[in-house]
Order: sequence, then C-alpha cells, then structure tokens
Amino acid sequence: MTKKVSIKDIAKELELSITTVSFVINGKSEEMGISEATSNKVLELIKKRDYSPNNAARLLRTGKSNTIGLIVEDLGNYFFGNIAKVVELEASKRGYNVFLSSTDNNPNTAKALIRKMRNSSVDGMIITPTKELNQELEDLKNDKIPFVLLDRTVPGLSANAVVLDNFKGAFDLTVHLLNNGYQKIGFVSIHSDMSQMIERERGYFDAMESSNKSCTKELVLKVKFDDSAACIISSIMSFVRDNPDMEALFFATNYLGVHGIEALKQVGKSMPDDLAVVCFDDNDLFRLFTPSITVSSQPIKQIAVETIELLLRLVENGIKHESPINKVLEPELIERQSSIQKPLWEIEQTLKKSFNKI
Amino acid sequence: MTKKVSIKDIAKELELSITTVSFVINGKSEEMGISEATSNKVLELIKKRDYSPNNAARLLRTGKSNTIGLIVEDLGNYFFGNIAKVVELEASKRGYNVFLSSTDNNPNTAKALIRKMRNSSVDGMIITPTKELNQELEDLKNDKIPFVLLDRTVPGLSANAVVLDNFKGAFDLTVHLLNNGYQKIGFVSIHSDMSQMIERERGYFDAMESSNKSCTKELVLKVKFDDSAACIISSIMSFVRDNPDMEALFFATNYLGVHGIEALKQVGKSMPDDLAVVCFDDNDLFRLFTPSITVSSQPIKQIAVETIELLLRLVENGIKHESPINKVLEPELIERQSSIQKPLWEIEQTLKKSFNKI
DNA sequence: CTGAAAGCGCTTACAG
DNA sequence: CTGAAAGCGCTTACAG
Repeated sequence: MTKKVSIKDIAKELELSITTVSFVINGKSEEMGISEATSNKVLELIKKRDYSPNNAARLLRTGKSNTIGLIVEDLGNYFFGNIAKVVELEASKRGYNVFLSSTDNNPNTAKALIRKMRNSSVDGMIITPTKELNQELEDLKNDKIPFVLLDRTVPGLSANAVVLDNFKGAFDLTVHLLNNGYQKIGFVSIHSDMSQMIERERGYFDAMESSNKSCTKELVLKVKFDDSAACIISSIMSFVRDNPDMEALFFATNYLGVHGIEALKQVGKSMPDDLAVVCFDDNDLFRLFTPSITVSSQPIKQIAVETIELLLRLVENGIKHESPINKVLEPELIERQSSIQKPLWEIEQTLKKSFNKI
Repeated sequence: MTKKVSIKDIAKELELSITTVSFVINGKSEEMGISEATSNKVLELIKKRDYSPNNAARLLRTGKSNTIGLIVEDLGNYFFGNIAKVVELEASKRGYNVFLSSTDNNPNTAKALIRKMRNSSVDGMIITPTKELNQELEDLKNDKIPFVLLDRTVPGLSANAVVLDNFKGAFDLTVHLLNNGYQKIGFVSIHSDMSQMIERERGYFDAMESSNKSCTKELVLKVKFDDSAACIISSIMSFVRDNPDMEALFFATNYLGVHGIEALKQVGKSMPDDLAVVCFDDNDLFRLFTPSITVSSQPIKQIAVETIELLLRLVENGIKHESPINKVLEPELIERQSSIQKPLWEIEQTLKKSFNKI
C-alpha cells in the first residue's frame, strides 16, 4: 500500500483504456455497452490492487465531494452528540463523509463555519442555526446548496427543517403539572428569539391560560444563554427564594434543568415535596436522579435519521422548486418522580382552608 | 457568490499571470521577489471578490488536504463528545477540517473507518483503537501517515499516544475506599485486553494487595462490552446479591457506573450505607446524584489539546525517526458523598465484635 | 464495444 | 520581478 494505485495503473495492467476502466468503476458498464468479461476483469483487479478512486480528483472534475457539513450547537452535549453520531452513521452508509462543528450558539462562529464548509465544497449541510444567520442562509439558497435546519427554524426564512413540536412538548408538560395538582408553576428559560424557545414559552403560557383554576399563577425567569453556570444557578436560587409560594418549576432546556437542580440543592428545597420539577429535553441520567426527573423527551435517533435522509434526498435529486419541507416530530412525555401527584395531605390542607372560608 | 471565482479570474482582472497570484496567495511574495505593490493589489482583489482557493485542486496537486480524521469510540458519550468538540475547535484554529466517526468499539467498523479516511487523504488521524487493529496501524506507520492514539495504547505496537495514568487513577480510588474504612471492595469491569482496562484492574489489585488489612477481600465481576444494558444491570444485581458482605463497589468505566447505580436502585441498596460506590471517569451529572458519586476524573480538555497539538506537529514537521511520544496525563480524584468515611456506628460495631472475641 | 483528449483549479520547476 | 506550461487523477463528450 506504499504507493496509491491510480486508474492509469489499472488500465495499463489490463491493457485497456482509462475510459473503459472509469466506466466500469462508475457502474456504467451496461449503459456504455462494455462486455461483461472486460467488466469483470476490471472489477477483479480493482479488488486485488485495493484501488479506490481519488476523491479530490473526482471532486475537481465533477464538483461532487460526497461530503456533508454538520453544524450543531454543542457536540459535547448529550442531544447533539447523539445526533452527530447517528447522522455520521447514516451518512456513512450512503457513502458520505461528514465535517462536524459546534457553534456554541455564537453567530460569528456559525458564519465562519458555513463559509468554511462552502469552501470545502460540501454537497450539503445540516445546520443548527444561531441568530443573525439570515443572510448566509439566503446565500445558500440562491447558490442552490442544499441544507436542512435542525432543531429550530429561522424567523422570516422559508427553508427545509426538521424540528420538534416544541409547543406540544411544553404544553403537555405544563398540563401534566396542573393535573398533578401544581398551580403556581415557574418557567425558567433563556432570553432568545429562536423558534424552539418561543414555542416552548407559548406552550407553557397556553396551558396555564387554558387552565380555569383561578389560583394558577404564571412566573417567569429568563437568563442569558452565555451567562456562566454559577450565575444561572444563583439567578434560579433567587427566583426560588423570591417566590415562596411557587409549587413547581419548568426548565425549558436540559442544561437549565441541570443548573436548576443544583440550585435547589443549594437552597435546600427538595423535589417534589417543596417544588415539583419538569424539564424539556431528557438527559441520559435524569432517570437515575433521586427523585428521577420528569421530562419531555426528544426522539433523537428519529430526528437525526429524518434530517440526514431529507438532506441526501435534496443532494441527490437536486432541489426542486417546491416549497420547503418541514418535518415536525413528536416529543414524548416521560412521567417520573419529580412531579408526582401532589401529596394527599396538601390537598387536604387546601380543602380545610376552603372549608374555613365557608 | 453565484459562481466561484478562481485564481484565473483574479489573474485576468489584474492582468497578471496565474503564477504571480498563486505566489501571493501562498505567502511567497517575498521569497519570489514580488513587488509589494503587486502583492497588495492581489490581496485586495482577493478580499473584494471573496476568493478562496479550491481545496480539491490544491490537494490534488500538493497531496495536502488540511483535513484530519478523528476516530472515537462513541460520539454520544460525554467523554468523547467533549474530546471531539475541543479537537475540532483547536484544529479549526490551525486551519484544519476534521472528519469524525464512532467505532462503538467494533474492530470492523474501525478498520473501515481508517480505510475511508486514508482514501479521503487525511493529513493525519487521531484514533481511539479497538482491538485487532495492529495491521492497520502498522500500515499507517509504514506509509508515513501520522497518527496519535487516544485514550489507550495497543499492545505490541509502538506509536504516539496520549493516555491517562489509568493505573494511578484506579489505585487512588481504591486506596480512598480503603482509607475510608471499606475493605471488601468489588471491582466491576469489562472483559478487555485494551490497555486502559488492564491498567485500571492492575491499579485496583495493587492497592488491595498493598493494604495490609487481613480482612480485605477482592471481588471481581466482568461483563462483556457489547452486552445490553439490561444484561449488565442484571449481572451487577446478581453480583451484589451473591456477595452480601461486600462493602463497596468500584466501577471501571462511566457507563458501568451508570448501570451499576441503576442496579443498586433495583436491589434496593442505598449508597453509601449499604454499599459505597466509586467510578472511573466522571460524568457531567454525577455531582448532582443523591448521593453524589466519587470519581477519578479525566482532564478532558487537556487530553484533547495535547492530542491535536501532537498530531499537527507530526503532520507539519513530518515524522522524525525518533521513538514515539507517549503523553501520560494525571487523573484527578474527586471525593464526593458516595464513598464518605464509613459511618461511625459501623466502626463501633466492628469494635464490639473484636471485644467479644477477646 | 473502446480509445484519445480536454479540462476541473491549482502549484511549481523552468525559463527568461 | 514575471510568465508559459506541465501535471496531480479523474470524468466525459466525441469519435470511431
């Protein structure tokens, strides 16, 4: 394997023209009317010499790189790490390589990545958008470079996307709390105009409003995405202290949930007795917490598979001038212990108070 | 940006030869004695036209792809996901792309990946080896393709590697348990002849032997890497039931720890009262468990940075005929609640028993 | 059925 | 100081 064999070597050894060999390699034997005997000879020698075509030369000639770009928010996080794994696996099955990168939600990083991937002539890209990306994505569309948005859409941009039904996830989670007897529910989220966060917030508010219980109370805390962990934790601690009548906490993202649980530990509140807890987006270990954490879980594998399949369809069939495709997948409510039905004694107490009023 | 500009376009617009433009682009103006005026004109137009050289053409001509391959065990796991993130970031800073893949510890997958990356002409690779990879890695060496092993070495192969001091990590963890009063310590690991697992086991046994307490007892459970989660959990449950006098459990990997904790929940043993627990390799959330889990933690960022730096040094300076470089990094013992000093009452009981004997 | 040749966009001896 | 030209390894009209 010291020196890579080229198509020329194969042709020479077989005393055929390069053209013929190339046709066989690209499965055009039949179409080009190459005899089966010739074809088989070529195939055999290719295997014997362990020949594989030079991707760079091919790309230079055809413009097809058989590489796609995958831009996620944070490879180190459970959701995106597993998305990346599945995307890579599926792409690999179909003969594609994948370039992988994290934006950490920084628009400048995202812009640079898109630029870099374009320069690397990827055949298409999967993009977890940050904000301020409208121009770059419009350029991609104009230049007919296929891409699929992952996890969230971009306001004002019509593009292919695979997302979760964030509204439903948040709505169900809130209703679950209400049904289990929690009425004063705090919603902890980040300041963001990205679609998935807006939808989750809307789900929370809609569920709260649709509950006709009068003592329901909406309480919202928003932190900044790039605040430090310590800062987020202390914000949540204050939020909890400032709202002593709060009965439950809804964390709008996985990492907020993690910080939130840490905050509750620090203020000495226990779940679910002092405060019930639910979280959007599961984490590998939430099921092992004490108590285990109720979540709205994303079908990670399905998201990844749908996304890569959609992208490769666009790559291989070209972009039709249809309107963009939007896949919306269903989250799953996983009820665990952190939000079990409000203990009976509490209900009794409430009843007593009502009695006293009468 | 509809049509990509080429070096020819730039040359034509400036009425220069392609050669001159190429020299400027590659920073050889000075060396080749190109006037500063010309040089600046070129640089300006390049910026204006947003020109960037075609990587494929460059690779075809020079053989340098500015791409490295990263092969990990499992992108979806906390350790490797974060390794990948940092490697990608550092590589990016230095102008390299990275191809990323998971082996799931399957030798055939690993072989196919190495092959694929070679065909993609990567400049070098970072490889988390599986077993049976000796031939492929020897080939890489013979063909002077730089690579660095990550996380573990391969028996019988002398190669560049960045690994953890697994022996020390396991030794310290065991000593920590012994010091805190636990003597019958069970070691849960996988059947594996990979270096990191062997070292961890050696660390455990050495620590146990060096303890001169007579009632110290060694207990070992090994499961298969590709056993299902359910299967591993039930093995651990049996192990715990069959050894009622066991006082502590040492999990040799992160995911074994996770399964182990689940198993303990199921048999109704509580940590650390019934069984103390320590785990090799931290997990993002172990600190938030009840009780929090004592671990030997790997310096993920440092591992990633050292690895990519070593690889790029090899890629850029060529492989010297020195002996391979082996970086061994230090794990950190993080003492948490799952292994706190054996409760006083237990010690008292032991004392009483001793008294009775007298 | 098969071959000679152009050309993808670069880099780099070679020549002035 | 600068240019004409070869060649990296492919694919694909075009010609027989």
